[in-house]
Amino acid sequence: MNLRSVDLNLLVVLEALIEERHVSKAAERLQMSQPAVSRALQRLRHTLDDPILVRTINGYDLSARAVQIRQQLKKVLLDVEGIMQPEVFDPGKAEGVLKLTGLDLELVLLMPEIVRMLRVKAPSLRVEIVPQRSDHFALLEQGEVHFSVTGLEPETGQDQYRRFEIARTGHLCVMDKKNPLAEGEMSLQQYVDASHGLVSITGKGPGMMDDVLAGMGYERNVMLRLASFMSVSEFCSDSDLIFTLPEMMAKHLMRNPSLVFRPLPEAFDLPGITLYLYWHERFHHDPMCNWIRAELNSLFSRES
Amino acid sequence: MNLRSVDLNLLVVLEALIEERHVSKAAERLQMSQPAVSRALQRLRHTLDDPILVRTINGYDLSARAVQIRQQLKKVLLDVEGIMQPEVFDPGKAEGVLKLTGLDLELVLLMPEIVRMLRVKAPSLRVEIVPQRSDHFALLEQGEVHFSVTGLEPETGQDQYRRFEIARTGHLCVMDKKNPLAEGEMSLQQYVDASHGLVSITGKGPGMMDDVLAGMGYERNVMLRLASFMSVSEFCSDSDLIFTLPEMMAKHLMRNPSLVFRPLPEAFDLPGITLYLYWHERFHHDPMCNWIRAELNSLFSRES
DNA sequence: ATTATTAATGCGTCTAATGCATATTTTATA
DNA sequence: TATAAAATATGCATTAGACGCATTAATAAT
Repeated sequence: MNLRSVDLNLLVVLEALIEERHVSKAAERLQMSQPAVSRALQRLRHTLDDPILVRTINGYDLSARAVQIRQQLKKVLLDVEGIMQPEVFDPGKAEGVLKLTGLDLELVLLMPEIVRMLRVKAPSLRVEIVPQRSDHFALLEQGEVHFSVTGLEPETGQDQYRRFEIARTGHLCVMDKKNPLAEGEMSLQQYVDASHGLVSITGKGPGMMDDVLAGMGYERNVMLRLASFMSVSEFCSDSDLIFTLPEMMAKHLMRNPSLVFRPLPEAFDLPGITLYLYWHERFHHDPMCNWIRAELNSLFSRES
Repeated sequence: MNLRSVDLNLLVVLEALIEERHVSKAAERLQMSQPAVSRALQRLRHTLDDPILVRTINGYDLSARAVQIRQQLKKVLLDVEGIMQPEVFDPGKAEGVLKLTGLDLELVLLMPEIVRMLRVKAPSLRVEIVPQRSDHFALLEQGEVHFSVTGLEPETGQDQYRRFEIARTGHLCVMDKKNPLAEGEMSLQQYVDASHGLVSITGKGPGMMDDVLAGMGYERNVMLRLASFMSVSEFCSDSDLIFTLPEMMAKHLMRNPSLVFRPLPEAFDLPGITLYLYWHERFHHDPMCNWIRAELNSLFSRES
């Protein structure tokens, strides 16, 4: 059967007619004119090949078909409403899974606060951290995660990703407290001459710092490349390596008492790093994601 | 929510779009032009406040809402088809109840054959004889029975009842075999002078025979009025009463060997009685009733 | 028989869905 | 990177058909 050849809008009129058993009352209920409903009834009769309403001594009554259809029809219309009306997200009851991805340290920095909030406001919501794969945005693209937290930009400037700013941070130098540069102001030359550690998430090419230095006519020695922020602490302690890190992340290493944090040489005019919460168009209208975004927004807007 | 403010026909397009994830393919599937589907998608997006299809690297993919809607939508459309398509009546499997009413003898005459047929062709169909109440057609009117078998006409010549002819019958006289009129030809005068029994279903007024006689200038003595054909046999045996009965019914009394059947005086030109199967508009399109009517038609058409 | 209630029709209006042609965007291939 | 191909969106004109108003027809009630 081809549903395209019938007018499904008639179902609404049909329901009213069956419930009211009365053309005029049905019209009123539907906020239509009586002739309009009368015509709709004719169309229904033709479509269903059944009179639906039959004359009796007490006015119209249901045909056998109408009696048979009645319950089914009411249920169908409720189902349709269910389809049309977006489910409202009730954080108190929601039992879904929120999937996030992001770089280790970024997540370490942000997740505790997020989880703490969720435990209170949406206690039945589970949170899942999805390991970052090679392609940062593929997970969003494929709908594997709802959100991604990163400071990176998508490869092409496509607008299929939406985002908002979660945090902004400058840069600091991290070094062992026994490092000679741990005291006093650090000059640009001292910085360039030092042994550097570099965290490169992507793993390829020189870091942003090297680009900036090159632009200023300098070059530094990168003695160690790490793929993650997580092990900076271990490699930095008891060594002469200097790591130049986003401020937010550097501060997270503070628990290691053998490290110190120093501002960059003033000669630098480094652009700050901005962390974004990314999501895909796919979830842009999702009630849960909408709620999450609103919450994260108010959660982090105080901090910026 | 007011379903009148949305176009339910879009649901069909929505289903195709969700299944195909492809505007052009959906258009083909729906036998619509691609632009038409594209426009429908826009309308859907607006109505549902959701993109439904979102761009990915591999073309369109489903939004979260679309994923959530999908199963529900398919089910709803199946349900709608179920509503639009009249169920086909499969006599072999049908498990309904067929409700009949009629005058006792008429049913006694006709039911055995009907039931025999139903046992074979629709073995799971139950048959229920509903007792005749005062108003013959009220049961039809109220949908309490599917069919009524009667020779009576509805009160007003309304066309809200449908019918077809099941049997036609003349009249016979029934009397005890010891009755002097049991042999030889009966004259009109002999008929008029005899003691008559009358079966009056309605219970009021003189019978049709009396009207006919009056028209011929005669009057007969009705010594006994019965409300049903069923007891004629008992009252007629060993009495001098003559009953003038429809041929079909008279013959049913043949099992009583003490009765005899004589033709009416030739002077009569009595109109035959026609038995009809009546039904109400209410069930005119009902699959079961349609099937029953067709069967009864072929069952009794050989006999007329 | 008359009136009142309810349903159906004639008719004009106008919304909005559709198809065609075309533009725009996106993807694949050289 | 440029070009071609595919897919989707848009401008435009057409038109079907749903709607309301006014009226008639049918039905019930008095």
